[in-house]
This record gives sequence, C-alpha cells and structure tokens, in this order.
Amino acid sequence: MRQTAIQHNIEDCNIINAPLFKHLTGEEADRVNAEKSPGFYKKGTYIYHEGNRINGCYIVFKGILKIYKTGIDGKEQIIRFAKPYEIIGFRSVLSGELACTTAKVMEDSTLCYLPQDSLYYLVKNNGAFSLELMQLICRELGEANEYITDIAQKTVRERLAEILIHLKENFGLDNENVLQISLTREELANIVGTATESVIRLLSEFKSDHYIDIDGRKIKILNFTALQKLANL
Amino acid sequence: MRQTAIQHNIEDCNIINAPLFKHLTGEEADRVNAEKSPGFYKKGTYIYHEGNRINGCYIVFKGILKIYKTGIDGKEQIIRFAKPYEIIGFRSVLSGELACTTAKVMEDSTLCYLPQDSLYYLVKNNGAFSLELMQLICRELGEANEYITDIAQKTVRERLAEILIHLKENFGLDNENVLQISLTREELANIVGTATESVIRLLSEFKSDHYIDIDGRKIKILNFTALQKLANL
DNA sequence: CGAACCCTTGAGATCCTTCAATCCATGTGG
DNA sequence: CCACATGGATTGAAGGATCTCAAGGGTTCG
Repeated sequence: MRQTAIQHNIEDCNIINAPLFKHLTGEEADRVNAEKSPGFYKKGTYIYHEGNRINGCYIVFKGILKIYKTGIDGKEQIIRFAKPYEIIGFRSVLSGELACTTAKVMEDSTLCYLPQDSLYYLVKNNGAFSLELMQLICRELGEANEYITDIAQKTVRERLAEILIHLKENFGLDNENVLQISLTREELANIVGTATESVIRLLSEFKSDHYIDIDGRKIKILNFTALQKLANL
Repeated sequence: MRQTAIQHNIEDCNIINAPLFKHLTGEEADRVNAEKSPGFYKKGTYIYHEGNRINGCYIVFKGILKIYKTGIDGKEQIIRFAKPYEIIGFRSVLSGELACTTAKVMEDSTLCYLPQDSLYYLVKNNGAFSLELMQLICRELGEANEYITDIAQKTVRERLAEILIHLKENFGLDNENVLQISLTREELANIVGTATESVIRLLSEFKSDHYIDIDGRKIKILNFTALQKLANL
C-alpha cells in the first residue's frame, strides 16, 4: 500500500507538471528530473526550520504545507500555505540567507527536493525560466505588502472575513460550500494575527449573522458577498 | 545653479555605480546607460501611483523616496523608503501587474528611468544579473514576512522602538546621534501602523525614559540598547 | 495676518487580550 | 472497560492598550 503510493507519486513527480517550469527545454527538464529527489512526508513532519541553512528547495506535488514564522513567546504567524505545483524554500536558497520560516506538513504530502545547484543552473542559463521565477517572487512580494497594510489598518473582524475569502479562493469549496482546508481555531488566529478566543467569538458572530455555518472545523460559506463587504474588499 | 546640479547628476548617473548592476559587461552597461533617462524630481513629486501601469523602473541616485500603499479611508501605509542606488518600481514591471504602491519624493531626488525592455533584456541575457536581482527581491520578501509577524504580534510600543532602530540602521545618525531622516509624526505612525497620537505619546514616553531626545522632527538616540530591548529584538 | 500644517494633550469609548473554568472528543494504559 | 491525560473549542469576566474625537498651541509661508 505504502509502496504503491510512493511508486505512483514518483511517476507523477515530473517537474514539467509545475507551471513554473514550463519554459524548460526537454534537455533541461531531463536534467532537473534526474537531479531532484522525490519523497513522501506524513502530516506533522517538518520540512525545514526557521534559522536552518537549506541547500535546496521543494516542489509540492501532493498535500498541503503551512509556512510560518515563530514570533514572541513561540506564537506562530502563518505566512502562507503551499499546495500542489507550488515551490517552497526558494527564497532562502536564492537570497543565500538562513530560512526565515518553518515549513510543516498539514496533509500527507509528496514533495521533490531540488538541490540549489539545479536552481542556480536554470536561473543562469534559461532567461525565460528566470523571468517566470522572478514574476512568482514579485507576486508574492505584492501579496506580502498587501497583507502588511491589512494587518496594520483593518480590524480583526475585517481580517478574519478576508482570510475566509482567501481560503475559499485558494482551496475552493466542496459541493456543500464547505472550505476545502481544515484548520484549527488557533491556526486561523495565527493567520489573522489575533488570539484564538477572538477567532472563536467572531466565527460564532459570523454564524449568527448567517454569513457562515460551522460544524467543528468545517466552515460553510453561506453569504460570500456579505463576507466581502465585511472584509472591506 | 539648477543647471549645474542637473549636469552634475547626469554625470553621476552611471548605472554601474549601483551594486545591482555590478555584473554587467561593459557592452551591457553602455547599452543600458544609453537607454536610461535621468531626471531631477523635487520634494513632493509623485513618481508613480498605486494602480498605474508602469513601463519601467527607476534607479535612485540622490534623495529619498517613500513607497506606500493607500488603505482604508486613504490612510497611507509606508512599505519602505528608497535611497541612493536602490531601485523602485521593478516589482510591477517584472510581475506585469499594476503598481501596488505609490512612490513619492521626500527629499529632492535624482532618478534614472529604465524602460522595462532594458530590464527584461538583462534578465534574459545575463544570468549573474538575474540572480543578483532575484536575491534583492528575496531579501525584500524576507523583510516583508518579518514585518507581517511584527505587526501581528508586537505592541505599538515595541514596533515604534523597532522602527527607530531600523531608521538608524538604514539612514544612520549624524555626529550628535540624531536620526538622518526627517519624518512627521504622521509618517512614523504610517510605518508603525498606528494613530499619530499614539506615536506622539510613545515618543514622549521614550523621552522621559531617556531612551531618546526630541527636538521637533529631530530624534536623538540616547540609549540604543534600551530601544533594542524594548523592541524585543 | 490668516491659512495650512503639524504637534500635543485630555477624556471617553471600544476593541481585543488575558485568565480561568468548563466541556467535549480522542486516545492510551492499566 | 474504565480512568485519566491530552488537545481543541467555548464562554465569561475583567483589564488594558489603543483609537477617536475634540480642543488648543506653535510654525511657516504667502
């Protein structure tokens, strides 16, 4: 069973499936595919820790990871999630700095490790890839700037509504309008930047306003427009 | 006088003086220098506005600019400052998105406009430059992530202390330990992400604790270590 | 001199956090 | 199978940090 899963995953791990690598020549793709190492990681596993030196990055083929920083008193601040065909760890590899975040598996994942030399090789020799990667980083930087403004200026209520919208857009809803990502109240709080209790109180406020419905960790979106209005978007 | 200043600035505007361009070949440098257009901008001038499409970026050769986003009710959130040999506007050019910030001149500036084609040309054809630029963006992204965590978790007092430290590190002190950048209370508030009145109260608290001394917009650092401790760094 | 802009201070309101207690589901060892 | 530990979710109460509103003072500049 486990064996089958791995086999299956390794076959799927062709780098060319990730949009970032679409400009690779056949030769480059072969080279990179040969240099990468696929792996299966169970929920709860750490891929790298804040402060580590990392010598390569990872491409996600299956699963979800959370990328977070550890702040005051060990409180985590979730920076983003990574889902299939996204790449993690590239920031530290490219900047040559220590990892500024920790990456932890939230749902069993298949990742491919890509050594830094492979990444450097591509950046130096394939201008189109280089540009594609740069665009990715630039978009991320734009989102970070956006979030700085939000945290600095919006209330916790507005930010929570906004996060629910982001989660919907990034992970989608199932056929019953339930968010396709399962987070604890504490994790929600660690995205929004607030206390767990505040998230709980606001979620039940949203519920009594009929914007959402709650069943444990399942959050059903009932009134998307109202949430958008609430989020000041 | 004005004429002399411009002459002087144009001479100084050799792209090669900016560290980012250190890997350019002589030929590339000549090409880029020919394609760029230098300009003198007075305090208060806008270089580009949030939401604009911009077709090139600017290299700062003299002066200081503030880069900010406009949030709720028009309140500005300062994202960063740009000083000589730094580059602004590249994020939107590279990502192909609209400008996500506004750039405004705080001290009379000399900038060189670099059309996007020049930038693309370098990215595609000079791997070393590409990597250098990527490192720059990655460092910026790291700082943004850091700031998200700070805003989300630290108190206003801690953040104000931290900003004073950052300003000292980025702009330095004069021979009397006075910060070499002049900001209004409101601007300080718009970096920290708080109300102007809060900045005023906290600055005078820092003053009565003898961490700083204040004379209008001049802020003298008296006890750097205490500020660091206060900032939780 | 007035207008515009910035700085300062006070008072009250409010949002949010913290602390403490309870509940519930799950899993584990005896 | 029960007792107990663990981790998450919930609720209440109290306090504190910060914001908003309002008023007044100082400077600069046309």
